[in-house]
Amino acid sequence: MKRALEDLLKTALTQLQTDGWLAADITLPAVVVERTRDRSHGDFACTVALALAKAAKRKPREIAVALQERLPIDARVVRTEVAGAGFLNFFLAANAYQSIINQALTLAENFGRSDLGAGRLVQVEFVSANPTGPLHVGHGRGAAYGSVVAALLAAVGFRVHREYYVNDAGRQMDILATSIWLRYLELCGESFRFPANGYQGNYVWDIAATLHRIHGDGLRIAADEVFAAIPEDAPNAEEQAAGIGPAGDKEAHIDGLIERAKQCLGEMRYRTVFDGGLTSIIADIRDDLAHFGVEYDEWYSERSLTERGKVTEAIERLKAAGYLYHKDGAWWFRSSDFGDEKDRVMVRENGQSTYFASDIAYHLEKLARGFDWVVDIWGADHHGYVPRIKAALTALGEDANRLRVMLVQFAILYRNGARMQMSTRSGEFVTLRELRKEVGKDAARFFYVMRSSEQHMDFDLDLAKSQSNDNPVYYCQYAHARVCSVFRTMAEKGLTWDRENALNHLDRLTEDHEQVLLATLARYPATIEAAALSYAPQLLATYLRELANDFHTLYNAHTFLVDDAPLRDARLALIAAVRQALGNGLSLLGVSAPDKM
RNA sequence: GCGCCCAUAGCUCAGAUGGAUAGAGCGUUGGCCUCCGGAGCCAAAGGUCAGAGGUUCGAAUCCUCUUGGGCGCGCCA
Repeated sequence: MKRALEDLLKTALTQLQTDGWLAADITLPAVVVERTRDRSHGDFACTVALALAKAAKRKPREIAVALQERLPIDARVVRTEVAGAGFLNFFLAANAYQSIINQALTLAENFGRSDLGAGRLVQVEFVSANPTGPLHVGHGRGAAYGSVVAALLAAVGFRVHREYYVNDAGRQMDILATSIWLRYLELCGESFRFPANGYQGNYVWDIAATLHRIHGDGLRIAADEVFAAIPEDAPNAEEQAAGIGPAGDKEAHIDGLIERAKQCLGEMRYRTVFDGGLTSIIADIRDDLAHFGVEYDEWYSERSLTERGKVTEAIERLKAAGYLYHKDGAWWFRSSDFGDEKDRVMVRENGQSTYFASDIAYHLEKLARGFDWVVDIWGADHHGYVPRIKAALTALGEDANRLRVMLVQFAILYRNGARMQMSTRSGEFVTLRELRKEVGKDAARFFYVMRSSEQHMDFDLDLAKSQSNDNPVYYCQYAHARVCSVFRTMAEKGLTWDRENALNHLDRLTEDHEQVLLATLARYPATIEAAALSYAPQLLATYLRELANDFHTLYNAHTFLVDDAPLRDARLALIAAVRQALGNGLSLLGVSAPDKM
């Protein structure tokens, strides 16, 4: 419809020039038609007269009137008016929106989908939490946001590749492996002080127990031998509170233990422990996300990059291009030449490449894998990372615009009006699994995406759990269930719905509430488009609340199951179409649309 | 100290590419009502869009500065 009006206006504009009303050498501004906010301004409005005023040296209203006079006739437009400073408003025929009903009913689950993306291939990488423990609530927002962005892009015709980057290399994983082994040693009967910097969570015990079940005492080394000549540890949280404990360096201590584990176990057996922890935690994360409605096309291993020489290759390419230099025994990338704050180390003094180096390799691989572009969804704490990755891509002649990084701000959980403390260090963090069990998948997902991703959000646990109209999830689902209920009641009354008859009598929908609901329903496809193209799920969430609201308002004002059959059929068609939009929209958000509640 | 992000009604937040009188829900106040599905309906009050400049026909939206908050500034990942 928007497009049609824009065409009418373009015709009128060129007519102005051929008439000589407007100088032919004026460059015409883009014709933009937008939906009005206020219904008294009609259905659509155009501001081109305002934009043209200066170049044309005419008053905006004069231009608008001239345009109005030259607009081609269109049956869908009942009336136009020039208003305000020079707005040209369009009033559509009452039946202009009616076709949306048939469209929704006919397309059914495809209602709202389009082929805007034309099959272009887009990768969406999200969550990608280190596999060193269960996901916590901080990951939940990225998980919900990423999966909805992916679903939206798919809905508008992109081929979407959902990916989880598994950081299965690096020091954190070594700390996990060592933590598991130490717990295993305890299960074998060894006793010692567990390192302050080790992973404290109960899941470490669980993995160690599995290891013990499989290997018995096969991986056991005497504690004295393990801890011999290891640098002293620092106090753990409890000791620090009590003012006791060793006075060393926890980093040096754990690094020493990692080295010792590798020596004692040898490469093969160390790898056994390491992989045991990795696969166990990945399996747990995968299960957790699946229950949260998040599925991936690929779990991409960081270690595989190294094994295939991709990290070395990336370093060599930068070196060959002249962007690396040697200083203090390390290799530095000149990222400051490309807008980064400072240069970054690629290869450490000890010869190990940094995480940054493998991340460059990973992003080069992403671009090389044939995606038209890639979307990274990161926690806001990684924002400083964006310039350096883009710097590396630019330095290597890649188009950094093919990488789009979306930063998701943190969510703060509230219970009984009080902020919940979340400390990842102590192991007391709220896990995503706990959140899901407490408020349910539907509410958790909806709450996470109903706010703009760049906005800090307060997550009200009590509201998310409540079964009342105050709860936006419940409110939307309830609207869906209510439509289903009307159809059940209809059947109980021995009535049937005649869809053909309904479509022939849509002009019976003359009530204000019906017109409002119809106009809102008609916005559904455009909402999906906007939400997808701007990676903004909250546009859809907000829309669904509006649609549900307009439906509930109509429901409270009028009875659907009236004796007048044509009117009844028409109303049922309207609400059936609304149900379709609600169901499709909720499905994109990964939220269920129940038939009864 | 430097950098990125944020600031909208009492609260939680919408306001996609600058458009007309800045919206919703909750809460507050007043009046109705009990209907297909759990209480609903109608109305009112409530705002210097953090502050100050600027850009232009027009700014919550873009630019600069100030204030306040979040985050980041490792040869960690």
